[in-house]
Amino acid sequence: MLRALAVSADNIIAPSESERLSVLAKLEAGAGVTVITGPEGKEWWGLASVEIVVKVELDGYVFKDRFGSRLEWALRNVGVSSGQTKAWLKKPPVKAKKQWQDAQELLAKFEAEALSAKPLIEVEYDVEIRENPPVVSLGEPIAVDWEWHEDTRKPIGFSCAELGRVVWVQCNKCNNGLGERRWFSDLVHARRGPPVVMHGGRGDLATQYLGDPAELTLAGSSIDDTMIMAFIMGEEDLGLKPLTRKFLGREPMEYPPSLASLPVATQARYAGADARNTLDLYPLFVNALIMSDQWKVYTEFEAPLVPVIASMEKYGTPVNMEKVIRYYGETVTREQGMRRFLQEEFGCDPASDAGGRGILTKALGFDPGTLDQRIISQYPSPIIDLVLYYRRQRTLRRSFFGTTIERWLVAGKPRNFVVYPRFNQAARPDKDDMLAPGTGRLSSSDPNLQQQPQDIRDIYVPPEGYLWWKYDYAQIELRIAAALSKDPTMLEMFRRGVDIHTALQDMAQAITGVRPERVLAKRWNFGKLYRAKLPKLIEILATDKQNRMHVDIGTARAMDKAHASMFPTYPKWAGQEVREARKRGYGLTYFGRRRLLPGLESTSDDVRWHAESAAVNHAVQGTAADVIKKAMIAVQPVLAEYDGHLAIQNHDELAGWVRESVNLVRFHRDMLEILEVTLAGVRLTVEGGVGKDWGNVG
DNA sequence: TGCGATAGCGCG
DNA sequence: AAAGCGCGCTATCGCA
Repeated sequence: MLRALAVSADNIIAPSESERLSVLAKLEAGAGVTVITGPEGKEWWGLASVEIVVKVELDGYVFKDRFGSRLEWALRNVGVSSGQTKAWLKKPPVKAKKQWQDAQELLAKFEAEALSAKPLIEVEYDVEIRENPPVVSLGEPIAVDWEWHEDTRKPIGFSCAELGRVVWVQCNKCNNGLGERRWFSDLVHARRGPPVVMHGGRGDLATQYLGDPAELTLAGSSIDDTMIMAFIMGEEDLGLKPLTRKFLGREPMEYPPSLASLPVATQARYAGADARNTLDLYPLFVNALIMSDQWKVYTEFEAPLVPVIASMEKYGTPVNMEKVIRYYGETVTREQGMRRFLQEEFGCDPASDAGGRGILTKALGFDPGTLDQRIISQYPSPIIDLVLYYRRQRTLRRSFFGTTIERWLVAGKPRNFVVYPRFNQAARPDKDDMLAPGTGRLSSSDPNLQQQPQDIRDIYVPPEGYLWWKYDYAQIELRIAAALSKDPTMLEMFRRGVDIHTALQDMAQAITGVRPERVLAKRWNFGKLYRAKLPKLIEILATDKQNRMHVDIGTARAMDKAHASMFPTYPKWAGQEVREARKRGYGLTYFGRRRLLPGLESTSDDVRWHAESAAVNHAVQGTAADVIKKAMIAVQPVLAEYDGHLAIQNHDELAGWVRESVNLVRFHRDMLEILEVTLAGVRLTVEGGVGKDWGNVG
């Protein structure tokens, strides 16, 4: 559950030897040399551990102590201040204090509820406790729910529920549950007809399935996921417990602190309840999806996607750590160089907000009122370029290289380091409200590989003996916009292979006599898709990462005129789409995925305007999300044939690895053939190829 | 001091 | 002008 990290002189990476030593001194003064880091534990997890958050940071490690004992946890939880807690830990209060008694009561409650066999809430059915997996019926759905250690991924056991029967199977510890995992793997792989149902099954599949979970999608195994179903239904809270409460009218049991340490009877009750609730939700959700016309979306590409995502999460993505460490050093050098320059030149430290504001004030002659790059980028000034350069380096250091190095240190500095990002199909895991992404896109987290800066992607590499591949859909949202709106000019351009950005450049030149840069036309085309107004378009251009441009209002008006005269049908379609969405109450993709938009009926202009934009966006971006999800499933047979793997989905792009000894020309041909599709008469073309890492392909 | 909210910035 | 959409991560702010 917990990982120990020994901190020594050579763990610490710093821009210079003196800084490294000063960091080390800080560390040793702070807390000895062995620190323990664990999962973020707000609840029971925090009891057993002394947690210290370790940051690999230029300005030294930051310590953050967590609860050192159960008593400390209890005191803090009943509202005792940290100072008082420290005092009481040293010397308990002599007189009876209310908070002290409250803490004792809380502790007793913990002992009673968490460490005893007594369940928190009695349930009205029995759970059969078994040492071996049961014989199950093939003729009816079965719900399965694994329990495993978050960190080691070692299984504790699993529960399964059939009609009128709930079973808890404890794993054989001698072989890490290999027998039980074999049974589960065979069960899901062979399943046809009545499905195996799980709630959030990708985790179970990624950790407990023996083999590559993607083969389940290839085999056409019958697997359903109530969390995904709830997401498609438009449910906001996707947790099993709230869904149980809402749809079954049962009060679900709260989860125990550490299932593994509990008596088997308690394990059975808790885990059995989850399986039983999942099984009972299933028919209700099938009905709800059919009634809301979402069954096709769910069965055609949402359900088959679950094992594919499990496969992506199981194998992760290897990282070239030598390169990361080198990049970190180079970035720090550039960052510190620019920081020192700005300090000497302006007498202000750009590392602090106040200092940054001081520099901007001196450079501009007035206080811009914000440090937001979206605003300050719009003032043409060489000093602002320098400030932004400094901030870019700082972001690279702390958000990308620093975190990767931290993960690597925590993992024990393995020679072959792999990150295991999550690809979230139905929920944002770090949000309390568990709101799902609106359009049906995936999101990525821990780390988010979808936000890695373009110029550092060469740190992501294939495993030994493999090459990296990457394919992305060219201008997919513009093409889908053309297909949906039937704008004749857009359709004609894509049909004849005319570059739409060049065409807009031509048109603007014809109107104004001045030819705008290509990047301007490009951003304009994308911005207009989602009803951006002129100031927003100017801002978008001013903050373009590759090519910051300062566009005056006159040019902007001319561009807008050019765009309107070229694509008159698109805004008409968007308006019609808004009206229809308002009538229905939801937006719709080409493949029929809904997005509920209650804001369409709002009396607030602001709220309604945003909901309308979201409706247009859902039609275009949501359709693109559907296309790429279908593609993730469609490439699996090709990948299987060439010993390949899908590792990353990045909205309009797929990437992964392929055995280097295969016929790569044929692989490339087969991938293009499977990925390129025609949607409502518009060809969705694909670019990409094979190379040595994510940054070097094609 | 702790924690939720916000600012700022990375990506499509 | 409050007026492109969709995300996640880090540090800082602001409040109690």
